[in-house]
Amino acid sequence: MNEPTLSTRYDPTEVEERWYQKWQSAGLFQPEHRPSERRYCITIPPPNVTGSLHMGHALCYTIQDILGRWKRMQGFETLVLPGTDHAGIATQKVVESQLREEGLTRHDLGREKFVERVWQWKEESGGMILKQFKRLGFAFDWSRERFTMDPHYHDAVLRVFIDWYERGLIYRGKRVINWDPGLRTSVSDIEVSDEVRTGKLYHIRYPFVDGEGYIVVATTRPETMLADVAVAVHPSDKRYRGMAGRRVHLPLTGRTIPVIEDEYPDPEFGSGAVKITPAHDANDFEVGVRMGLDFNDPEQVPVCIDEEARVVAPGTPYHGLDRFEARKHIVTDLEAKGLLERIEEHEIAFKIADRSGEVVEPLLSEQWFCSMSSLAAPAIQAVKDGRIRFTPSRYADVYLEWMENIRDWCLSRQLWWGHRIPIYYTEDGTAFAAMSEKEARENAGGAAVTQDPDVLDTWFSSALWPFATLGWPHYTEDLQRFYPTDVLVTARDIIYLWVARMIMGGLDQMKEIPFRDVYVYATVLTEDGKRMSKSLGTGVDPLEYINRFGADAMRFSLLVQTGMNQEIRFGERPIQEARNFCNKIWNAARFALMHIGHRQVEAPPRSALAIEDCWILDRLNETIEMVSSALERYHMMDATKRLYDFFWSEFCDWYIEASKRRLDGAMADVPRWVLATCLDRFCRLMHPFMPHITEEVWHRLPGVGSDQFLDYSDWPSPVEDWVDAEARKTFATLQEVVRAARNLRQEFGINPKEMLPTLFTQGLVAGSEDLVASLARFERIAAGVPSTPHISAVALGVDLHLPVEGLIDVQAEAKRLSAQLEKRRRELHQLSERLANPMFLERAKPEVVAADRAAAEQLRSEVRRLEERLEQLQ
RNA sequence: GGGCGAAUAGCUCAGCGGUAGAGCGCCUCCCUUACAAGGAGGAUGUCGGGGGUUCGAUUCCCUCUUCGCCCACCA
Repeated sequence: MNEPTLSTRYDPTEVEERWYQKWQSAGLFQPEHRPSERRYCITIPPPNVTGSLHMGHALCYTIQDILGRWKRMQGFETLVLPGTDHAGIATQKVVESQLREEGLTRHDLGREKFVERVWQWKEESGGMILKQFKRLGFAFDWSRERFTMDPHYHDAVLRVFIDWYERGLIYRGKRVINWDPGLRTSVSDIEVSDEVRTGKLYHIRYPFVDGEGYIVVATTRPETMLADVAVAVHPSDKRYRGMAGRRVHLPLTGRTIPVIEDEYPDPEFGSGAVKITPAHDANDFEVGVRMGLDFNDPEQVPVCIDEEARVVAPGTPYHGLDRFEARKHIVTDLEAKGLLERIEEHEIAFKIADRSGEVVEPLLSEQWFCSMSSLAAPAIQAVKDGRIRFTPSRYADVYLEWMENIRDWCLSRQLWWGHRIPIYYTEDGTAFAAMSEKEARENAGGAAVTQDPDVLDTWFSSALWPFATLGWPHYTEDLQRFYPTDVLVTARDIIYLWVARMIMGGLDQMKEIPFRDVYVYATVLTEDGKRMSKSLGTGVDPLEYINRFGADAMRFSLLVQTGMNQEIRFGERPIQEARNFCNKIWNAARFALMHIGHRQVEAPPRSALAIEDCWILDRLNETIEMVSSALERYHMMDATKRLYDFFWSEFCDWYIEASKRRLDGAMADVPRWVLATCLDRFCRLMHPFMPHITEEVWHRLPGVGSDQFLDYSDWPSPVEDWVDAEARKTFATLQEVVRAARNLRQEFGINPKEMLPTLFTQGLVAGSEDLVASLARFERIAAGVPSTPHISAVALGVDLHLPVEGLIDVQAEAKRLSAQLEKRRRELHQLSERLANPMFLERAKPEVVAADRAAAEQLRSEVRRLEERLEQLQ
């Protein structure tokens, strides 16, 4: 019938691209755009240069974009500095797998060529994620983009290393570390995860040398027995009293080893006797230290597993076998010799390397370590005394707990991609720390030097991010202006890995905290609560959603789920909802703009405002307050929900509908001004969250120049004049009255579009008749009770009577009224009971009692009217 | 073994001392010239179980159950 209308749907793609280009070419993202003494800075967590956008990123960086835009609107000179992390292991893996396809390994290329190749990869394909960031609309200062291996950044890393080395914090030592046999590198304690799987616990007999019998030890890794040096028992364990000092045969080898006493074994567990393998277990290492072993002597501390996780046992059939393969043979052989007492099922916490998924092999290895306790002390203090605040605050405890029990950090990685450790050795092994080989040679008196082959843990350079990105070690203008930064927004899984280390690094080198706030946001899970992961096939691509629904919708849907909760379950529904919201904004704006036209309207005097004008301004004012305060507290959910409710429920459903009756009349300028004002303030408040659509709408308002931008418009402040508790109360009643009227119509099966002649009311506030008539679709409101047949309702003290033609179905009407009556009687009963309780009257707050009394009074009156009405029906 | 978090409408989640809220879904009506990705009206909950504190508990305390996460050297 009707002509198909032109699309009333909002098309985000075109709008979003257009505005992003404009913002960039106008230089809005650079702090220089508007200098100020008040400054705000975020150095964003650098994503891995190999990374591509996932939901966690989308959320994390959207939050930062919001904070940056919000602060800009508040007049701060704002820098949000982007960059990427060289991500040692991840990046090396990418290039190695490329080489593998060419049938090469990195060793075929050699170190120098390989590193060159990685750089080449980085220049060509790295940092894709930053391009994806632009699609989300992030207002980051791309002119200051940093990379953790930029030349000056590299200098910063070396400076810190050398400083700590010279202060004796960094040392080289032989320890049992976590070895990742897949990547063939060490990894730190916090880069491995426990995974409990059912495994086997093998009980093995170690026969005594000097007589009958044997001692039983239990192990989950029988292959390590080849490097056992002792069997330990607890001194208090009566079963083994007097056995210390005796020797046992180490099965499958020709060696004998002593039984020793040590505090380490738990008498409750297994047999109470533990085999000690100092080279392949961190605990056993400690026992070995207590035994006074020389870890450089392979006779004293044998090694039986190499860096590729193969067994090293020359002269045995196990030599060269993979660790798991060797295990099978060893078990078989033990069994054949009658030395295997039993095997039992056992829950074992396997240590899995996060990066490769391989089972970590504890290995005795010489590595660089950083002693942490002296670095940790000031970092603990900074959180304890509140100079750094965590949000949610409970994460401060998580941080402190870890920091107070911090262990030394294994810094070295056996990789080629990364910051190579700036230690050089002369032929005799003397070590020199130096910024370059040249400097090292000079320090060594001209002797030839070779550099340590290892690189630093990637997190070492990440720890310097907040100041190294700003120019340190040079005291640049940026560094002076923007350090300390304001907030770190991060996921909780890198509190130890990164947050703690930045705090330590910043306090140590800058003598100042790196940021004031740490905001920890929720983990984004799949709809059914699973971890989002590419390898599990549960990951979803935010870009796909952005293309379908728009960046603004993508952003909003994440934020509206971001409270102080720990996790977000992300499905398609919320983003559809956000897309619908964009559409609603678009259409409401179209309506408003159609009526506002191109003319700017002066603010009308307060006396010219109608009840709905006062009401919506009051709501707007509250929205300004709530959104501002939610942002202060990082409560994204509160802010976005309030904006959603204000716009959709209050502005569209009520104000726009209420405004319609006046928009054609003589007083049209009043609602025009209110519409424009609401739209303007809404665009500003919503802009940080949905930057594109708000900019698009705002620019259509009269008086907004094409060279103006929301980012540099003012963040709205509450307007005292708009606060109107009276209007709030009155309008709430009117809303109830309108609902009751609409309900009456619907109950009686009247078409919603049909205009009815008269609605009779009693107790309606004077002056609101036109409003109620218009919203409930009546031509007029009359006071009193109609003499003709009618149906009735009560709403907050207002009686409504709807005349109906023909006979009333008395029974149906009585039933309807009775239901209303019943509901109110029930409520009244509860209230009366409470008000009859002297303890309540005595102890409850007076305003609560007063409110209850008023409510009871109203209910009593409504009950009376409904009873009367029912009687009349009979 | 310690610690933290969660349990509220069919689903996803807010609220957190004064008689339960939203969105989606559901039922009824409506293409009323901003919007059907929409409008109007409606139904829906022993707020995980059990104790306690309180005039009053979904909200505070204790305890139990079930999930999730983190930390820890139990072979």
